[in-house]
Amino acid sequence: MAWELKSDRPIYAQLIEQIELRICSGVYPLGSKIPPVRELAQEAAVNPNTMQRALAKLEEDGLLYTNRTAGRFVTEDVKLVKQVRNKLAREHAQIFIKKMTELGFEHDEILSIINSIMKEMKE
Amino acid sequence: MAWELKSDRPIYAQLIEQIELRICSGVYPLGSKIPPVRELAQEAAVNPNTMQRALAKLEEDGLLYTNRTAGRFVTEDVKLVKQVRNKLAREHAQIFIKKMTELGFEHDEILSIINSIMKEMKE
DNA sequence: ATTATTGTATTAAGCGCTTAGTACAATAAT
DNA sequence: ATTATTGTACTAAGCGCTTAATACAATAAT
Repeated sequence: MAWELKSDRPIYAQLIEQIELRICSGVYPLGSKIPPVRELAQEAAVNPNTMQRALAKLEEDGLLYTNRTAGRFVTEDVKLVKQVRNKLAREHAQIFIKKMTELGFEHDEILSIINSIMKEMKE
Repeated sequence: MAWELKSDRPIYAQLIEQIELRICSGVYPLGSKIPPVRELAQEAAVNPNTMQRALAKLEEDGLLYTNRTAGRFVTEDVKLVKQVRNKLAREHAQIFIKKMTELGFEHDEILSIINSIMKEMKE
């Protein structure tokens, strides 16, 4: 999973989302040590300060914790991670439905568009 | 339909999206005159320069045109507007599916989440 | 004990976005 | 003919984000 950073939004915000995603999807397993700030920053081609800013936020949220100076680790709180994963899923879905509704699509139309795109993806 | 502007993304980009939406959903009917820049800017509580920037982009895309100095009008090209509406719908759907897939949800799970949220909304 | 690694903090600079203020040209309205 | 409206252009300033460069403290590794 590569780092995908666009310039239309603050980088630190995108980093937060992508690390969150790595935790929720198991790329960074629960309880595991993640690479040091400087290394993550280099991977993402970003300034260490910017990466640090993202990590600090995730620490606030309880998804990461620091063992100064052994490094930084993913939480072992399975419940928390599942909860975050579900929260993100619901948010994505709600925002999506809101946008489609604003465009004037009915619920059944929304479902049919989703279905049609999923079919395309399977080919 | 009120102007909804957050601070986590450039305002001009949000304005573009929202005016696009107003055109696609008929709030600004095809061929109709839209309010002058200064008025739109005041409505949205935004600097006229910023609103102008958004309008210029939409003009580039062909959704608006200017009759200096009679004002600014929505295109009369029905095909174009329908095309934009469909493009937006597909993009929203694709991005949504991508995000859900990254979170580890299968296609059938995605559908069931969408369905569940739609049910909630009907209550 | 010494060294390297780790997280953290600080300062200065540059860049894009936004605002405020002002001005001008074209033309619709009077 | 005069006035008001409209789109457009320009400059200066402020703010947040990002980078670069350094430095420090704590501790794991040697």
